Amino acid sequence: MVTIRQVAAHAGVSTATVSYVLNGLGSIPAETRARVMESVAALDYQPRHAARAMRGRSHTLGISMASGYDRLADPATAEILAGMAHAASLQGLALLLMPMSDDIAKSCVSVARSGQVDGVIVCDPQPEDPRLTALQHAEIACVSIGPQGHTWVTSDIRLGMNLAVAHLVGLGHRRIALIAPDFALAASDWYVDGFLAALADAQLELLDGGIVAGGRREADGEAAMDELLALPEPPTAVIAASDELAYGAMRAARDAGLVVGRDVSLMGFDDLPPAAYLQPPLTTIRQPRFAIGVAAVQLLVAQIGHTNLAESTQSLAPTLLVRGSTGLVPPTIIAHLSPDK
Amino acid sequence: MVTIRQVAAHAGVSTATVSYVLNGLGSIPAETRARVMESVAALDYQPRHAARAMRGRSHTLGISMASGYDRLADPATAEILAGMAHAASLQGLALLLMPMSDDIAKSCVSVARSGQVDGVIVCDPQPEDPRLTALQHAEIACVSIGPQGHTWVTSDIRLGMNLAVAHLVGLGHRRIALIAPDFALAASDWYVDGFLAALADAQLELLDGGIVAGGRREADGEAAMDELLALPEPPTAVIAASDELAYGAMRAARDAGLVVGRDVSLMGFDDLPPAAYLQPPLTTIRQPRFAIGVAAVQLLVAQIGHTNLAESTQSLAPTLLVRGSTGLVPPTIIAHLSPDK
DNA sequence: ATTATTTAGTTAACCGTTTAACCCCCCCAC
DNA sequence: GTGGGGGGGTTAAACGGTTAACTAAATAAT
Repeated sequence: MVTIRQVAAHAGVSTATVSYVLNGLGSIPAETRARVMESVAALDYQPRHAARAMRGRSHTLGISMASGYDRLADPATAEILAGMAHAASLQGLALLLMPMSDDIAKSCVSVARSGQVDGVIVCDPQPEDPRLTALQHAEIACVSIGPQGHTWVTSDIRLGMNLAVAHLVGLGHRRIALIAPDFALAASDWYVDGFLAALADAQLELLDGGIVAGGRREADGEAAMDELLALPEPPTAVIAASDELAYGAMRAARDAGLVVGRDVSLMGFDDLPPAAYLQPPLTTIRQPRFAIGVAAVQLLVAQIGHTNLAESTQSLAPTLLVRGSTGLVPPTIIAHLSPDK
Repeated sequence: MVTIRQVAAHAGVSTATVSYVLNGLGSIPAETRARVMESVAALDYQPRHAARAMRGRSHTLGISMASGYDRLADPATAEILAGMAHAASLQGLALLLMPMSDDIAKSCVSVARSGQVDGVIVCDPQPEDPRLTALQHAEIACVSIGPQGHTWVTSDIRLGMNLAVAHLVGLGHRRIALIAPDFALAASDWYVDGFLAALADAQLELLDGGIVAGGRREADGEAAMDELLALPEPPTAVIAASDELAYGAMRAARDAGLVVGRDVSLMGFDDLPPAAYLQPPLTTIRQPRFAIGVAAVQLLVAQIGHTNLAESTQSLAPTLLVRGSTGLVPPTIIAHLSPDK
């Protein structure tokens, strides 16, 4: 184990000088600097991270997953993680997957207070998430992925809804329904609000029964679609608040003998891996997951430097992905509608 | 910032005693132990990780991703990661996503030599992966996810192939073809070897042109399937060496007017998220990804304790997932075959 | 009764960096 | 010629734990 002392001896200077050279501080003439660097290279010196972290910061960011490892295994989370890894690498920071215990909030704070990480990114924050309150109380820098706490980054759901509705309207649809997300979700209101606002933008009225309680799982989407199709005047287009709901909705439509994309249009929301492989491929709103990860790291870094605990939030724009599950409004339905009004 | 000295003063003992209590070492009577623990709780003391890591180990495992963040965003990798996180949590270890730079091998070694991690898990190791040679040369504990280096864990491809062939044979298929994987893959031989061995087990002969060069992407699978269907006597069942190849193969079959699962059986290999959502849902071999992550951590931990650098490898069993893309061998083809022989 | 062992602690020397404080020497200005 | 101001370093005190070595008292063995 080569220490800074050995490097200093080798270069014929003091340890302080070596330290200054390595950290680019102090006033060291080029000649001395070169000599030190030579010794560093010659001895293959590698500063001990722990010793370094004893003063100053650990240059490590913590990532707290909500309980359960399924979150980590989730492709959507993985993409966010990739964004975080990318941004962290650029800043020379490492990412620590925080161990999860029974009491996540407590373990989260203790890892941070132990100085192992300089700040924490809270994934999947729940409303009133105990991790956030605990972290804020302990004055630990943190940002959440989702609209909770004082600093967060999330995707602009309202904009996404607008994109979705606008796409369908552009195809001639006027009877558009929404399969709502799990209401336990932090941003669940945004889906509904965004949908209503988008309808208003397009000067469309909300259908009777045009917003049906969804949920989280595929089966919920199936049930919701059944409900919509049983309406006296069913919608010609349906937006599911998540891809998973859309999977179920698509099955329901098919089981009802409808061809999705022709008889009825269906949109998802998220763009998970299966979306492109459904029959027909699912038109959906892609969440800017990689960018969310990048932004989270940047926000956290900004917060760590300054004790500036000013609120700071960011909503990133999702994008529309047109695939096969949406199409022009069926003429037959238009014909059926016209005399009806 | 509460230090161990303050705790010692509060409890009326020396810092050494506090340290012993916290680490469960030395001979401390229950009464003293209790008094110390009380002080720890009263002052809400949290040992500094960096100070602790200066002696002893960092209790952190590094995860090295191959260049590019797409690997991290890959659902398969995420599942392995979840397994690692699970196992690490159980042992009270943290997981560090190692920052990736231009020279991954170098940065990998330097993070380990800096003592930030006690060992490294190398993901997606390439043949002659520079990270592995560098780590081994620096005598850093490491295990790879895939058959490279001296300690690794991977899924038992041969067994998987056996499962696949046995399943098809059980359905009456005798003309089975393989779409081979990318030959740059570390385990690519295993697919072919396993396939041939399984055929032999079932006392089947390899078809003429029954192994066709595949690749990695969907398009490769499509081309391969086209090739197989153009054979004078096409196979009744096809095994693709990856789900992604199977996606393409399925499309090719459909484009040729065949109903997959009835006219021709198709199997994938991996069980990625889209598999269950294909039309028909893809019968495939599920890789034991979570278990691979768990095993990798265990192997690494074992290696860190002892300087025992003995080789140690583990092949975990994949499982068969029967869905809709495989079915009984078509009677018409049987009829066509019988007079043929 | 004396010695050996165990129990229950304490003391202080590390671990490897960083950094505030200081020093020396040379140059320049007044 | 003397004081002031930098450039180019050095010294040594942190940082907050761990742990080897030691001590003192109590208990056990001879």
